[in-house]
Order: sequence, then C-alpha cells, then structure tokens
Amino acid sequence: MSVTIKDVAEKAGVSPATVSRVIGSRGYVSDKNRRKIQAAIRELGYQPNVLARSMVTKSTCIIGLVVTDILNPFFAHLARGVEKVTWQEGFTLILANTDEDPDRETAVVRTLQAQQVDGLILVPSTSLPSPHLSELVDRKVPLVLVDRSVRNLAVDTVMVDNEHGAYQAVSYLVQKGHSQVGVILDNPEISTNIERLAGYRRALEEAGIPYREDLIRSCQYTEQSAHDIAAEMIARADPPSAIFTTNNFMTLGALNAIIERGMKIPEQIAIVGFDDLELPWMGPAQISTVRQPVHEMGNVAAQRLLARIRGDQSPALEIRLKTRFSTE
Amino acid sequence: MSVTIKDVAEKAGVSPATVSRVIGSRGYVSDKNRRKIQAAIRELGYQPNVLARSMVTKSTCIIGLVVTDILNPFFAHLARGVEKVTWQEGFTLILANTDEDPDRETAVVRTLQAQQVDGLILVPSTSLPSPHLSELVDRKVPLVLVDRSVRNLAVDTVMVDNEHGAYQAVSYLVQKGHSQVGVILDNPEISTNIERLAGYRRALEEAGIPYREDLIRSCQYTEQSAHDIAAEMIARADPPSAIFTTNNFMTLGALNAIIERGMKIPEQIAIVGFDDLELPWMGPAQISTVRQPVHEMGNVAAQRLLARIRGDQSPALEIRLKTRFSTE
DNA sequence: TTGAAAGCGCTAACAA
DNA sequence: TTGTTAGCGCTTTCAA
Repeated sequence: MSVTIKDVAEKAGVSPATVSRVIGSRGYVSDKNRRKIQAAIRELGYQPNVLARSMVTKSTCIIGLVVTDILNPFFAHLARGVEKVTWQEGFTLILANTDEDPDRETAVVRTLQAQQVDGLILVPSTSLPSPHLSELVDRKVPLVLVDRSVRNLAVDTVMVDNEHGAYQAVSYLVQKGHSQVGVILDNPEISTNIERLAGYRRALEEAGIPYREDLIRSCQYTEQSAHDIAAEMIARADPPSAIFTTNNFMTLGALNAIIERGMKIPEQIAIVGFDDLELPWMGPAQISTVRQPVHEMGNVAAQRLLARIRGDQSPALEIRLKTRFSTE
Repeated sequence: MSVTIKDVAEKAGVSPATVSRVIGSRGYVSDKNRRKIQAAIRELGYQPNVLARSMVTKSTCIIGLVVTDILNPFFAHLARGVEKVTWQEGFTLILANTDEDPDRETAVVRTLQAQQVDGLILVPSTSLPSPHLSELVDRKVPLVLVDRSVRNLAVDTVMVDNEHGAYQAVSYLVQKGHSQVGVILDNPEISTNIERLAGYRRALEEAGIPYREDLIRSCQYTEQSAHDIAAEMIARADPPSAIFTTNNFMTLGALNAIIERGMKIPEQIAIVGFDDLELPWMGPAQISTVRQPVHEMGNVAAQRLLARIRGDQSPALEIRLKTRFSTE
C-alpha cells in the first residue's frame, strides 16, 4: 500500500494534523517537529494524495481545456499558451478534443465536470446556444470561451478582431485590383467565420463591389474538402481572381488545388489566408495572412479563468486581441 | 452546494447505497426503486463526484500522457492515437509537455503521480536511466514508453524499427549514387537517434563507404538550429551530396537552408527525412521520407497500458512497428 | 504549538 | 432486495 500522511505522522512521532501543517506550510509547527516531519517525508518518499485533499478543500487545481482539434497547429499553440500560465500557477491541465462535434462537446464537458475541474477553457464547436454550457454557468463553474463566442452566453470570451482582420485582408486584395474575391470557409455557424465574412462584405461594400453569393463557399473542416471546393471554384468559366480562406486547413487545401492546376500565385490567382499559418516552405508563392496572436490568446484566457477561479465576480468580459496583417 | 448522492437518496426515499447500485449498475435493485432513483437523478441534475469514488475504489480512470512537444505534429498525432482508445474505454487523459527537458519531466511525472493517475504513457526526454521513472516502476505504477526507450528500464516500450528505417533510407541514397551523406540529428542521447544513426552506418558499411565523423552533426531541437547546421554543411568546400534528417523539424530546417542557397532538389542535393512529415505543399521538391505509423503507435501504447492497468503481469514487452519508406 | 475528532462524497462489506 | 456501517486520505475546526 502506498504511504499516507498517517505513516509519516507515526514515523515522526506527531499527529497527522501536524504533518498536514508542514505540507501546506500553514499554522504553527515547531522547528524541531518540522525537521523531523520533513525527514520522515523524505525517507518514506511520501507524496500527498491530491484526491483526498481535493475532497475536503473542494478544489482540484485541475483545469479542463477543450479544443476542437489539437492536430491543428493553431489549437496546439493555443494549448501551449494556456498551459504556460496554468502550469506556473500550479494547475494541472486536462486536454480534450471535440472534433468540431457538439455531441462530443457535451460528453467531454460532462466528463470534465465529473472530474470536478476548477474551471474550463473551451473553444465552442458552434455559436448556437448549448444547454451543457448554460448548465456550467448555472452551476457557477468558471468558464472562459476562446477563439469563438456562443450566442447569448454571458461568459468571458477571448477572441481576435475577426471582422477587422478580414476587412484588412480583403481590402488589400481589392486595392490590388481584385474585384472577384472567392471565399472558402468551413462551418458558417461558428462566430469566427460569421465575423470574418462580415469583414469581407464590408471591404467589398466600401469599394462599391457587389456581393456575389456564388463566390462564398463553405466546406467540411478538412483540407481535402477545401481542396475540392477550391478546385471547383477556379475551374469554372468565371473564376475569382483571388481567394480568401478563413483558416489554416482551408488555405492549405486551396493552395494545393491552385498548384495542381498549375496556376501562378499571385499572377494568375491571389490568395490570402486567415490564421497563423506556419507554412514550412512557401517557396516562390506569395501568400499574405492575417496573423493571430494565438499564444497570447491562450495566456489571456488562462489568466481570465484563474481570476474567476479566485473569485472574480465582475460581469462577463469580451476581450479582443488584435490581428496583424502581413503581406509577403 | 452541489447535489450529492445523499440528496438523490432522500428524494427517491432510499438509502445512498441503493443509489450507488443504480449508478454503478451493480447489485440488486428493484425496478420500482430504480425508476424512482433515475427520475430523482434527472430532476436534480445529479452528477457523481468521481473524486470521492476514486478515493474508495483506488482507481481514477485517468491516464497521464507525457510528450516532449505537442507542437510537433508527430506527437500531436501520437496523442490522438492514444486518446482514441483511452476515451473509448472510459479513461480521461491528462496531457503534459516536457519540452525535452529531463527536469521538467521529473516535475511532470511527480504531479501526475500526485493526481493518482492509473497509468502513464511517456516519451522519455533522454535514454539515460532516470530515478523518477525507476520510482514509478518500484511503486508499480503502470508505465508504457513510446517512441523512445530508456536504458535498463524494464517496461513496455512501443517504437518503430528505427535502425531498419534509417538503413532503408540511406541505402536508397547510396543506390542513387550518393557516397557523401550528411546527417542532421538533434539530441544524440535519445534512443531513436542512436538507432537511426546505427542504420545509417550499416547502410554505408554495406556499400563499403567510409564513415566520416564530420558529416554527422547534432543540433538543438528547433527548426532554426537545424537550418543553421544545414546551411553550414552545404556551404563548405566539400559538401555532402545528400542529407539525411532524423525528424520533422530537422527536415524543415535543412529544407529551408537548401532553398535559401538556391540549390535544386534532388539534382544538386538530395534529402531524405525521418518522420511522417505532412509537408502541406512540397511543390517540385522531391523528398523521400521514412514514414512512421504514428497514430497506431498511440493506439498500441494505450492498449498496452490498459492491459497493465487491468492487471497484466507478463514481462515487459518491446513492441516494434514497421516504418514505410516512401520515395516521391 | 499540538492533537482529537469530524467529515468531504462515495463504495463495499455485512446484516437484515 | 435494501440499509447500516465503516472508511478511503486528507484538512479543518476546536480544545487543550
């Protein structure tokens, strides 16, 4: 059997309560006892059972981080950003994927709740109101949304200025003389895409360019699907002269479709992507991207959550970080 | 206060033990009571506290997964492979990064132990014996190593046939007429690199090509570092005609150095990498890679761990999955 | 400055 | 088929 606080107490000739005081560095303990206890801990290789501690303190120091897909470098970086501050503050992170599936999201959130996490940072898989998130709010489980928002859910949300970022990107294309700008986005239900599309529309409107429904195409959240849509788009009689993609994978898919067709970038078709795309090697291709401070988003979300866990009762905040448009 | 099993019991007019039987689907419960209890659970929105359960059952159904860097797509895929089977089996995953740092590895393992994880899957940051891992073995905490091994540690280890994979890759280069093959690897202390280097040597030996120390360069685990080493290597008077890189990031760094210098691949310099590199777009560059069944490695490691958790006492296994050499 | 006792929410004997 | 009891390992009053 593993060694418990009782074993340490016996070995040191004191009560468990005194050992507990030493472990938690709280209350008064005589130097003599402190030393004896520390020696006993070392000799026995004692490690406190945090489960038992959590039972009485009602705090697990565990935070759940729910992303849609850790394979997307964007979310991997986000996770690192969150991890950095939570680790520093002595919290453990449980990471879970939802695969952009609301049902899985529900299941994952339930599991995390059962684990008694102290709080949750979540990338919602839809912006539609979901009962499992309202439930969290009702139960006063600290929750911070990141990257995307959920309608009518009054919780802290950390996002970038999607509308403005897209506006900037599309304005750049317009300025370069493009009047037919295709858009490839995944799920049109998530807030980032809604906002980015709004930015796109505003850029066109401002330039007096009519909005063409047929240039907006949504697809599955896979590179393959984006590829197929892009291929179709550039193959038609009246193709766009530029494409705006709203995330990493869409950009890659579109890129491959363009390369396959043997078109030159940006001479024959321009492409601007959203997200901090780390293309390992872009070669001669010129791609401008709307860069997001993803690591910082993770930091900020984690700080917000910790503040809530520590009792911050202020009204829900919407925090917007700035994107940076970088032309290559 | 949150709702407990006692609340449910009161509402349903039974004892907590009966409610526990319903939740755990064990023991006898009359249909009438079962229905009453289920109704009470639903009405109260009761969720069992798994912490309390774990205290008595001595099992948390939590598995720790320790990788060196979740930003590396290789480990991200590995994590998904592990997650897939653990989730199916009702286990929760705690994911932690070590950043290739043995000290952090020690700290992370300690934290996970304190969380009372049922077992650990770990990518060791060094193949040198480490006390914190021996401690796990001593305490009979189920442990499975993945991707890399640790010397003199008798635990299940899931790897690929690194030696053979490297042998195949280098033999291919030799066959193409290359006799000066440079190698860029990161930490020469980790088992994968040791084995891959051995495969490299065997391929040369077999072809009667002398082994040149100066063609073997190790670097930091960053793309930048690999880039610098590669740049230096190809700039010298007597450059290699081919480069063998031992992981994702090394390949990318070398690739960039080659492109920068304006060299053509494979005409002026060939490159063969290890790892399942998902180059989004390789354009005209020809890169052959030793592909690893990374997702499956995760699956197998998870299965092994679950078997151990369920009491498998057989001697430690070394499992080797096959790599696949793919020329482009 | 210390210890005894109670109890966190749950499960597992055991008895009824 | 059900309830009573004890106890998992810890922290936290409270009294000494």
